[in-house]
Amino acid sequence: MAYWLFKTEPSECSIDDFARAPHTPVVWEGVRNYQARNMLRDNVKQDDLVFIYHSSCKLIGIAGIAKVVREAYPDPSQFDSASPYFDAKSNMEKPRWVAVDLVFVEKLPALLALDKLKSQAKLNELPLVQKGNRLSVMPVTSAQWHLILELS
DNA sequence: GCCAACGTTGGC
DNA sequence: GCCAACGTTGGC
Repeated sequence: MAYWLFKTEPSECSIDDFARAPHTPVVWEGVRNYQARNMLRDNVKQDDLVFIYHSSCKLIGIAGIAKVVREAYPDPSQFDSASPYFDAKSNMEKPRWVAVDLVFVEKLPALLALDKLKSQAKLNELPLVQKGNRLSVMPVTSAQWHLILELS
């Protein structure tokens, strides 16, 4: 089993949206970066655990945990011309983008702020805190995962 | 395959 | 809203 960190803008999909319907899978769609897509497609597996990270908002940081309940399948939003994630260059025969489904696991007692993550020398290798990193899906090592849980 | 121009991300 | 750092596009 592996650990991940997925970024989301809470105005789009926040940990509270997960918590409100704790048994309903959330379709994690709209990933439009090839490196992130490759990880979603090839490495994100059933039952993997995921930190839900809030970005581009007032309180930036890790907000909670979700679990993978469905592995990669064609992202429906790429075929929906009404969606902001629509991709005219994709097609049903050869879908370009994938989605996974997640369910709520828990909300952290308090949001673990980006500042605090950056202040931890042991998290230097976490892509999130590295300069210029823009991955919206990134791997978290077991050691990093457990350290972050302790911090929370 | 290079690279300039443009678009996006995301913290501040 | 700014802008640094990347990623993508498309002409050559």
